[in-house]
Amino acid sequence: MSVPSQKHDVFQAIADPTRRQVLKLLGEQELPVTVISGHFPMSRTAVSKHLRILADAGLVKERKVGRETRYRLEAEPLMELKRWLSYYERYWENKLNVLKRFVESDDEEGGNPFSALELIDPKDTNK
Amino acid sequence: MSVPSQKHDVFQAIADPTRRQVLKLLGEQELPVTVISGHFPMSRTAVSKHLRILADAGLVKERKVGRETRYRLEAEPLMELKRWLSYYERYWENKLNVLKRFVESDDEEGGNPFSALELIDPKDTNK
DNA sequence: TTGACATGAAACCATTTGGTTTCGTATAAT
DNA sequence: ATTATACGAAACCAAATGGTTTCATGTCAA
Repeated sequence: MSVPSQKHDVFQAIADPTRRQVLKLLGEQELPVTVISGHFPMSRTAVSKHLRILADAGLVKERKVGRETRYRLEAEPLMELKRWLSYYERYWENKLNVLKRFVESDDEEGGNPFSALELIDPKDTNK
Repeated sequence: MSVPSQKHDVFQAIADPTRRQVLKLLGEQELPVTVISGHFPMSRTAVSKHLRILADAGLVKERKVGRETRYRLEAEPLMELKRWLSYYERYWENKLNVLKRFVESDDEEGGNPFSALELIDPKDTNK
């Protein structure tokens, strides 16, 4: 199959802050486990497990070089996230448009943009 | 406080598939808990807990209407995700980066460019 | 050859997570 | 006034998660 059966998906993989930091580190350059774990207040083994989860999600690739295993970022699976996100973009673009129209308009009687943006809890004004 | 102290962050909130489905449902329209839970093979209480987590992350807002609590999508916190993602976009936006990184590397120990280029699946060109 | 280094696997542990059932309370309907 | 509906809180539970320490193996260096 072209689609590897992933034990961990991208959403779950990036849920952990440590793993997001690891990805960022690997964005700079390919690195072996020991160097990576040097950046974290936990054991090398713990970092190694995070790397396994990232690898399961396809977000890092390993390469053996002598006695070390170097990991590098593989950003492609993040496209799934991007696609997912794009569905919701209209929701906040909508809100930005509301604000934009207010700012560009001279009409002060068209209502308060903040209530339109739902930044004000309706319950505050109703009860 | 204008900034809600979030017990759950966005990354963790969207890690669960059920919660992502809930968000999608609420994208259509504001809905009460019972209706939402009707779409899932679990108890209303379980869904209610998912809604609490989404609310903690700021992704849904509640509104009391009579004896029901209606939930609606609040997409704005997803902007944090978008910002995070944007950092990684350069990695897939230009597929030549793969080759570029090889050319710029001083790696003496192997890692030929062809194996690196296998990362690009020819069948992916339609995606 | 011997010793040091790099790493993953395994066993273990505490906490978190995702679910359940039960119960109390507020609101709506008869 | 009584009953039914909508909901969250609480107590509970199994499994997953994120960490640890220990051990075995492969590789490099002296």
